Amino acid sequence: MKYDFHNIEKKWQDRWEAEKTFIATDDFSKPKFYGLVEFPYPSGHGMHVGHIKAYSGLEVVSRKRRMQGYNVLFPIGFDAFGLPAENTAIKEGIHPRVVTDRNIEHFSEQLKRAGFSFDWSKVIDTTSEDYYKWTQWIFLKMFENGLAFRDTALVNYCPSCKVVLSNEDSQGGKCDICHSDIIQKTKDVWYLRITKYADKLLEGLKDVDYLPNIKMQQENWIGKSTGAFINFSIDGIDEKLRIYTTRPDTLFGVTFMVIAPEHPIIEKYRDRIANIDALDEYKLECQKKTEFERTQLVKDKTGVKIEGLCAINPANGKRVPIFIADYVMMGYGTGAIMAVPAHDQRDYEFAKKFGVDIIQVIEGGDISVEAYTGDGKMINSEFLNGYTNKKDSIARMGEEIEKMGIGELGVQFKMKDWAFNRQRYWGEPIPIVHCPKCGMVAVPYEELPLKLPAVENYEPGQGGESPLAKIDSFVNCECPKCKGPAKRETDTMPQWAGSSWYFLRYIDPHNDDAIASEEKLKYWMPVDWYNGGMEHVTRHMIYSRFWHKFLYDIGAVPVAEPYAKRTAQGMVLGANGVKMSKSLGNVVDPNDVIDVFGADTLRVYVLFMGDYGSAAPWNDSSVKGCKRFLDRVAELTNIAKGNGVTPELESAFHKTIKKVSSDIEDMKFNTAIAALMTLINQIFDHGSLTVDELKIFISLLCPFAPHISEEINEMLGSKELLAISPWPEYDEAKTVDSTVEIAIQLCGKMKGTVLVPADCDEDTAFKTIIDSGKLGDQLDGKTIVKKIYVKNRIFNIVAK
RNA sequence: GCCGGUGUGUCGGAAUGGCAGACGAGACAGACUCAAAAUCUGUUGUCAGCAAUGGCGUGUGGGUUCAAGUCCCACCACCGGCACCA
Repeated sequence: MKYDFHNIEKKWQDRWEAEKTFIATDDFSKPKFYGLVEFPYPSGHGMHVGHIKAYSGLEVVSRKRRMQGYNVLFPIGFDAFGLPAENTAIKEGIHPRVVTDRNIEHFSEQLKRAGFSFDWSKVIDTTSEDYYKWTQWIFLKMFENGLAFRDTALVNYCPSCKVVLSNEDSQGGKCDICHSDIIQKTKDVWYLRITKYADKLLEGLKDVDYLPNIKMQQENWIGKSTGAFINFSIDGIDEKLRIYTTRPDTLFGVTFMVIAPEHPIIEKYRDRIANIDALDEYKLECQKKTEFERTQLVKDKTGVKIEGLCAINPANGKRVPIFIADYVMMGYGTGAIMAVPAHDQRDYEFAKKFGVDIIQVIEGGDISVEAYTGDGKMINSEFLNGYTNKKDSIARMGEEIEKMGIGELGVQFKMKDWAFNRQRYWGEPIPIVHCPKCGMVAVPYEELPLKLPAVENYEPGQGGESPLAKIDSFVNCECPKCKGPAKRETDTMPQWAGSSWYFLRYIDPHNDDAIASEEKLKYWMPVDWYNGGMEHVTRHMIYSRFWHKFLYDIGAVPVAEPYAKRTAQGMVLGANGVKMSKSLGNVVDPNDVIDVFGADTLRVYVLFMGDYGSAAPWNDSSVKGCKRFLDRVAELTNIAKGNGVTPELESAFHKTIKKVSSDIEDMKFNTAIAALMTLINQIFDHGSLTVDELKIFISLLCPFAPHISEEINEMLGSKELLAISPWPEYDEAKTVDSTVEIAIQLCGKMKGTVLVPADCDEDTAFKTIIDSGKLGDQLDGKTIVKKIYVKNRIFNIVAK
């Protein structure tokens, strides 16, 4: 057969489309498989080979499932709201809608050229009105349930993009979109109360099958810690200073307090504070520091003692000074701490610098040198003295502080509420009306979708307001409640909104009455296997689990966790071993590869290049190697004759079926392909194979290289598509050879190999080894001390 | 600092505690060719040797075991996440 991949690939792509081969059906009696890949943002640059790798993993699994008789949902869509389309619109003066449609079309063409078995009847676009209608619907449900709220707070603001960013979008103090430095700004913004779900998000991880590092990152991000809240009285006034600590049992070691520079108590008692000028000056200094200076220059502790306010340790009535210092953050805990310098290194450094007392309450270490953070016997702590176990002493202190009414045990999370808005045009309008009489009023459900109005200028306002604010016809409206004049919210939702529930819409994308029908949700949910990039583990993954859990709580979806299993692919690096980027000129365009080598070669290569979960550099020569393999597959048609089995190859075939089947499940695509390469080498060494065997070979190859496999299948006279033909079965008994080569060792040293019957007993194996003469005279004059025989593997003789 | 992960030929990478380097690439040699490409055949961890063969080899140092890339302890390097998180 001549391997004319251009014609072959076009031919089968057309046929799959015509026959609706990959469309998930409503046959709920069949077992289902829902495979999900992260839908792309349709950028103007088109796809790069990283997308191909990202989708090829579950593409192979989905294709195998179909052959195994599953009803498979393997959908694709476009996460199309976002700044790049809007920036193109600003630059070129084209409506973002037009830009987006153009990009989606380009992406779709590329995806189809790669031969992916997506269900194109269920494609979704987060920017279409019948999609974002439901994004808005979910937002209103959250608003109704008190999970969407407005608050004036210190927010992360990107001066370059002119938008407020969530914590997740400003990791490391850099804007996630343009990488410029984030500044802190006080602003009235929308939040989603994700912290209410912190515990559920953490607990839910116990019930899902995510890769360990994915779970770890989520746990880390949620950042649960257990401890206690304790209220310290302030001497002379009726005020409590509430602190959070993970070691309430060190309360007797408290020698001072520290509050964040922004702590409200300073403003409240300005008049009582003798050195308010010094505090104000310090506060100003802190504001000037960049995030980096404040968090990275850990060495040098700074702060100012508050003159005029003094706290009282509720455990022993001792008066302790209060400092302001920027090593305490307003955003975590209560913005105030009790300092125990003997057992906390930061407090220790601060105490040393400011000459505060250090009282040891846990035995151990040398506190003249550094804080002791290990375990030990409690001392100087009245009722806690003698406790040696931190768990017990904390529990006892918990009881005591509750008895005294000065606090309680509690938990804290690092995760913060989700700043949920962008002051930009190309996003879902937030369906809220501000009425001077009624306050914030939800747009009635029947008025959804609240559509984006046409605007002429997409530039955001200088004061950080959305371009929508300039459209009077949009802004001015009637209050749904009192019918009086009111104004619409002009912020739009952040980019993560649409992707927080898209997996639900794939199930029933054209439903006008609900997110999806109950019956279909019951059948298809949860997603059986979700694969994507590690970069989405703490943003999209957390957000979408949160939305899903909320929808579950209001009875809109039938399962608590959206994704039963989550894996991640590694990046495709440039040929020079660094991340592909336009500026470095090392980006590989999948179209170029398909033009020269074909889609099948590209698909095989991205999976063969290395461990699926690890990053690996692109290598043009290795791509050629995969093409060579497929050329040899085409050659098989020339040496296939007759039916039945070839005795010499039978076991090799059964072994390969077994290996490819299990390797696909373990995402070990590289070794699955290597097994097929090994088999083809064996076939050519033998010189021929039967038509039945060729059919098995192309069935195993089909998920990886479907076009050439279909073509050969047709040549073999099959009328049915290979894509829905049965997956080959193997016979375990036939995966073992009748004779095996075992290694001979003398005292653990390799001395050669010998052929023995499979599973033969020790005496037979020993006799075969002696008769083989492989040990020569090496046993002469020695006594055999021990014989270790591992069936079908090794015979180790220990002799002296 | 804390939490994960990874260290194997020239390169990408294989190895349920049991023959290290599968498979692919590259390189070298040969065949075909006027020639090149493509294709096919062979060699390819390293050191010594004409050879048979032997020594050494999975980041470093120890340990367990008949047997360690794999298990245990200590360390080094790199990658990723979190980070004055109380």
